Amino acid sequence: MTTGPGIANIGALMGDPARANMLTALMSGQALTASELAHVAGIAAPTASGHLAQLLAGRLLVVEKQGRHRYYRLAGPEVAAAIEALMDLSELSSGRRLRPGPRDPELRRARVCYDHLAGERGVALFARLVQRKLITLEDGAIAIARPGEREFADFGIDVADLRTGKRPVCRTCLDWSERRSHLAGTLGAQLLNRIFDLGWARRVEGSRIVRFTSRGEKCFSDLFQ
Amino acid sequence: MTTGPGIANIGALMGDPARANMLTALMSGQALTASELAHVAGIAAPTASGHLAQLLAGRLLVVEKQGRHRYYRLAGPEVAAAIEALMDLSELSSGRRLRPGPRDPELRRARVCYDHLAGERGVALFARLVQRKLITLEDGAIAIARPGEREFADFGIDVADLRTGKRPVCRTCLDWSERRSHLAGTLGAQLLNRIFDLGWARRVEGSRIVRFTSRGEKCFSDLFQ
DNA sequence: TCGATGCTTCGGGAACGGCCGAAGCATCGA
DNA sequence: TCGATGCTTCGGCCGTTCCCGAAGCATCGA
Repeated sequence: MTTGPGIANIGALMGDPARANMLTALMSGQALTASELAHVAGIAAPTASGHLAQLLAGRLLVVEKQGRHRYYRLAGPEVAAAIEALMDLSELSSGRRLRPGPRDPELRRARVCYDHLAGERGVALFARLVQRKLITLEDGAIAIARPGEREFADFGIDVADLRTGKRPVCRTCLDWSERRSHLAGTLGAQLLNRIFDLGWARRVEGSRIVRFTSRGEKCFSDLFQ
Repeated sequence: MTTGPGIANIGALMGDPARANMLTALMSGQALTASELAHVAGIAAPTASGHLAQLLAGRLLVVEKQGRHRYYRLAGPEVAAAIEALMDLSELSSGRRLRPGPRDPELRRARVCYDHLAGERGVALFARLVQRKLITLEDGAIAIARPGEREFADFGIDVADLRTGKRPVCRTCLDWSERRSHLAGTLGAQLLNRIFDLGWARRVEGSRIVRFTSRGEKCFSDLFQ
């Protein structure tokens, strides 16, 4: 049933401009809704729906229903790796570098992903929180545990306050460069806010880089340890 | 001018079954003629010519004229890497492993590429020959040097004899797993033949693996040293 | 229960790209 | 010089698929 080698199917999936736009948008690790993806691809909702169905059938994406929204994200690190290989190749053959990308070591280390912390430090923080069981991770569902509430309060974050909004408190977000999860949601955003407020780090103008001070670096690595 | 991200162009190039077949055929590192590629893709010559022109324009292949033949090969290791990433992905999403591939350590170590030696040992042998200047390598042209003739004769290969046929005596061949050149042509074939004749190694049934005996291993590493 | 919102399925129109036969170049061998 | 071989260009056919508007489900908020 497979016509030609499997690479043709995958290549064809990635070879459509609309789908390629969707995939590159998802490279951030963010899960995006069908509407958002339709927007970034510059196509109407029905067309996007068709493309998403194809990407799903080809196992390049996975979907998660959440109310009337559907969140799509890359199926796994292998997908990201393949897209990255194609990006490398296209930059190379077009002769110029388009993507600052995870090449930049500082960007790789710590950067802003929307409003929360990503990169090595983001992933490390998330791993620490899970290991210390300050947040619980049960087959996809993720929440703040009892001891976590107290520790977050000590750090200056009122958990009860986070829960007032519509936005989920905790969400995992696949890290672009690290290919492991980091923390998003209002908790993720507030953690980064506190890091800025305490002067542990600041954003680099015109870039997504988060640059830690040497003191901030030390405090951060002790945090929730 | 670039419509959508560059990955779409590359993906589309790899996404056609005929082109995908050509590319996978070239993954061996062998340079193949337009006719041979038309054959492996199962299409007529004119169609193949069109596809090859596209792959050339997309810088996935490079071509070398040799008389009335045109030898096509992958443009570089990045291309091979991208194809490999797509292969990984397609195996994964189709649920089963199709390619023994360079995953198998024995295959990676030493294998037959058509009729000559490839893998780590093939690449090492070639490097040794070049370093000892037994074969000369001048901007693409490759030939047996004077001292080489004597050493090959000592090893039981009559160089004059090799030159009678039409097939080139020396040719480089990009190694699939190593991404560096190894030796093809009649000399490459005869070297492997002698290795078998001397009992240093033998082929594994139904596979491309070349398995060295422990004595053969030692002799081989001393060869041309 | 009812409208609003997010997403999907259905239908047909339009464009792109693959495919081959015939013919045209280039190279080799005699 | 002449035919044979390898490869490419040209022209026209045909299938795939990309695309959107309209309509159909599902979910949320009131």
